[in-house]
Amino acid sequence: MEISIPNKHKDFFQNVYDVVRLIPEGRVTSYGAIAKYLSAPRSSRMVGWAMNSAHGIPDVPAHRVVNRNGMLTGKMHFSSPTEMEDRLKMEGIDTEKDKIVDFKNHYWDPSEELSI
DNA sequence: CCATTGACTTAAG
DNA sequence: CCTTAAGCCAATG
Repeated sequence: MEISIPNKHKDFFQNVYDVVRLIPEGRVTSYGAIAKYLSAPRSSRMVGWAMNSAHGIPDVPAHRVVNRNGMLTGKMHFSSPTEMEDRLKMEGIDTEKDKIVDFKNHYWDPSEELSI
């Protein structure tokens, strides 16, 4: 009989979700960092695509994922246009014009913190 | 199969 | 600091 072949991209998506769940409170990371941690440094867009499918996935702090510039590019995809910055504010992260203040100080790199 | 799009990134002006 | 252009990979039409 045939064995159910799991979709590769599904694993990738789950892997992204897993990494996002590991982001500590009050910390943020970038799509590229996650992609790099997944051995796909050129697939930063795929991370964003995975997050787009993350709707309905519990325990996935998507608000802690921003672009390389510390800009809240994904804020528009939240339930409310201010939900992302509001959540970050709640965790002690300030934002200025959709950009995280002192971004590098809050930056969290999975490849570094998780020791690969 | 080809064209377009996207929660990205880097480089150049 | 902001805008454009190009590169990049997968999903979608």
